[in-house]
Amino acid sequence: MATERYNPRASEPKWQKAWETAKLFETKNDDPREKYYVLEMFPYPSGRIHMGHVRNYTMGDVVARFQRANGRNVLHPMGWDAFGLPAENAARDNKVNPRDWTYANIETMKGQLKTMGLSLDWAREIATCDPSYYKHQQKLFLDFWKAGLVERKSAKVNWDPVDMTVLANEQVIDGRGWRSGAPVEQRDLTQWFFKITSMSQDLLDGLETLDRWPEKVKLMQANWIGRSEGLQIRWPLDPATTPSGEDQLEIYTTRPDTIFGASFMAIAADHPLAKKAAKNNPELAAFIEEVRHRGTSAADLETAEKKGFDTGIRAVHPFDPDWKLPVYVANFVLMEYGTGAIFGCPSGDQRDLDFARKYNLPVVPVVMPADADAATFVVDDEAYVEDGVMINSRFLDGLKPKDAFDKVADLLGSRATNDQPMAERKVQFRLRDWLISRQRYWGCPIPVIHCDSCGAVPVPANQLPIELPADVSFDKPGNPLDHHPTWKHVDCPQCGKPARRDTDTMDTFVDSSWYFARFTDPWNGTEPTTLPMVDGPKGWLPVNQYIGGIEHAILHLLYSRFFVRALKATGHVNEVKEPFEGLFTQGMVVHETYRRNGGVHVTPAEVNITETDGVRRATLIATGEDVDIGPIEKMSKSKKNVVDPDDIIASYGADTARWFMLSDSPPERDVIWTEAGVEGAHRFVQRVWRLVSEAAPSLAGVAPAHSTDGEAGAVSKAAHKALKAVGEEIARLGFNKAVARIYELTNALQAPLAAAAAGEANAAMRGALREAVEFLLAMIAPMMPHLAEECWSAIGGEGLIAERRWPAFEPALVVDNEIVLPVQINGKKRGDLTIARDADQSAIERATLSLDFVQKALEGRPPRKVIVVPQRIVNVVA
RNA sequence: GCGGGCGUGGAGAAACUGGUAAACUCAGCAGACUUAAAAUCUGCCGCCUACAAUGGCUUACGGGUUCGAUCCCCGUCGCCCGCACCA
Repeated sequence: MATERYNPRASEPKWQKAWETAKLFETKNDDPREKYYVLEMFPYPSGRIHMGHVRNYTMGDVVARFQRANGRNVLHPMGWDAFGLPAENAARDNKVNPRDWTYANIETMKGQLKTMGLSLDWAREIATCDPSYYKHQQKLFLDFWKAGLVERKSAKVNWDPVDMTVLANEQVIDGRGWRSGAPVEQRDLTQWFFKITSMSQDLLDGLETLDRWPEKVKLMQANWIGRSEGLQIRWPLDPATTPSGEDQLEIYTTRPDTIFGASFMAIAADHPLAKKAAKNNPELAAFIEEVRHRGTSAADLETAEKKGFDTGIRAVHPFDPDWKLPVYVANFVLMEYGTGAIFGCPSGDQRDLDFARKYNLPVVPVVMPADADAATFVVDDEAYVEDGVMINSRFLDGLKPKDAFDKVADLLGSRATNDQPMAERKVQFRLRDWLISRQRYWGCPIPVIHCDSCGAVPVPANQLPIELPADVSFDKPGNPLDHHPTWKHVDCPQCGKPARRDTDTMDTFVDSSWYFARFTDPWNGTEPTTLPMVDGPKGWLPVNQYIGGIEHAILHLLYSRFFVRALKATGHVNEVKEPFEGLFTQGMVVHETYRRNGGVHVTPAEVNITETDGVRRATLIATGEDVDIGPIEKMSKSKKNVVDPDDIIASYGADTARWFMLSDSPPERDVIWTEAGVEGAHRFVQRVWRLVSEAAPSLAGVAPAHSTDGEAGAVSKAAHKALKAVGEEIARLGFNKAVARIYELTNALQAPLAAAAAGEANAAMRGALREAVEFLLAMIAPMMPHLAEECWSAIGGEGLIAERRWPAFEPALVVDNEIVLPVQINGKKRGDLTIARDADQSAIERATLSLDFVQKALEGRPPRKVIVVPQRIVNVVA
């Protein structure tokens, strides 16, 4: 019997409409069922969705539909990370308004997402560029400010000369701006900061509670926060050599144990002492100037020679008033870390050693391997940084470095200089405060007014939101808000005198640091009056499962963790400790690249691939010329190796694209997009439809039932085992393994379903097949929802399969009564033993020893040992 | 330099807590159906012993622990990622 091919173009919109009409995915906050919040990182509205979005949102949708089928009240929203520089660039290049450009893109992309058949609650849709969104963000800024979590300060900051704005530390990758790729410059500017460093320890500690986060991400965050324990030591300065007003130098070290190996002090070029010393020393002043103007790119730092300049100042060793050490200004000491000053111990640090050799400073070994001889141990051109035992260190000799650390800390800690202890234990962090000011237009305005008399004044809450002006010009480089003729001129809210608005906007990462909290209220476009931070036992937060790219391992994921803490400190949330309980970082979508003779990239759509005798060849469809097949790389416009999701959905349907994204590659790894793979996925779509629709008449009206023996029993066992395995795999996001189990079940059902379609199935078989098909459809429903509905309808299923519960497997059917145990002789498999599942050890042993091949191998001798691992294996040691 | 990960057939991969290596998919080969092709169905598909075996070998390479190692330990090689003058 011939069946019509499944037509996704007709079927998919039909079911999308059916779900929408039934309001299936609109979530209610007062639903009594257990909540489950699944979220994918929201997109930037760049214009069109790409395959990375398809992969990300497919995974999230499988989780959402699966949890819904398991009886949870699922929240699965979508929004738009809608502020950002591309809108300004489009405005400049195409003379469009950034707002119009952004909202047009949102419309297009929303339409594209809808063709994917995602189970999203569009009633909660948000765009961060909407005043109804950023109004709350401005209020949060003011609340954070009041709570001491915001600071306006002058600092050395990263300036991106192409995007014409400052950037946060996290947004500088290898010395370049994360968006523009331009080498960043250091500038001293007064800017707004979120005091993320005030949470350093808590952000570090919190990582330990995130047991459903990838270890890799937690490790990256821990390294970024960069905690170290050390000692801050005040070294007296020799008055005869020191400018007046200075009498001590405070340094930070993690190795106070090596204090007797010290041979010099080094301070940063920006250190106050350096500046003072330079006043009467033109050569030093010139050196400081040179250091300040050095390159700051990664390559510059890599090759920069370690250089110093002796200030002439001498420091006095804390344990020996007669021991004087030179104080250098050094180009490798950073003012931003610790105290901007160090002592150098050449024998214990490679960089200090190189410096000492260059300036002929003493090198005294103070730690040696425990088994070395103190009399002969020397440090030549390689510093000794391992653990060991103290030498040449007076009263520390013989101690372990760790104990020497404590002894120095205790001794100096109890000794006073200038009424202060000479040393204090200090924990240092590498993390810097989050610079959020951006000299750009298309962002959330910072709600502050600068007044000559009152300083920086918060905009009163009842004047929020401070909206962006619509009439801006992008003709001039720089900040359009600053160039606007009238917008910034306002009166001071405090004294009423003429004042100026802050013309900077907030980093767009601020927008995305709390959007997950904004979804918790179904607002349907109606403005809620309060911040919708639903929290506590009935609340939505934290997100149960968050899915997105690894590129946000530090940036967005660290900022969001800070934000939840700040929201708590300001009373916006009460109980939630972390924003994302479970995090999954999915891999990229990659594709072969193609280049014409001459190196110009061409798109996959323009080439034709043939394979003869195992050799793949690519030709340009238009001209027939040969094209070079290049490496597999992340889909990108520049490499032209992109495949448009619209084209795929138009020709194969959304289910095929979804199934391909879930098959084969583990979700955390990159997936290689291939035409053959997509066709394979589509073949499976057609195969399921063919099998189910052809057997449908013989299964109509049949009550699902399982059998325990015979061919029907085999069908039931296959179905129940698959149901169990697929449920477990989806729950742990093992989509590729779930797909493999579904293929296995389909293969097992192939012949029985064909027989049933031919009218050759008895009642028991029809019952088993009916149940098996219902299971199969339940399993594919989260992954290929449209196909599942079409098949469900074909077998006369009631209602929508999207509303049905995940079926329960029968425990008795997923275990076999008779099992086949592999039998090894001396660790090599030599045969099988078929035996009852519950057979005890001695029964298995007896049965094994009576096997022909075992007796032959033993040649009449008793075995040395028989190892029986229940339900796994038997090993006979001959 | 520091920190982390990975390495399994022609390709993507699977293998639970140390227990049958290669499930499942793609590509390929053969057959059935067909006048033919497509589609579909069935079978084969790590390497070697010219063929074949419940022969031997095989999870980057070399060693170790174990009755048994893709998995644990030591060493070597290769690839990838993050951080990087952090005191």
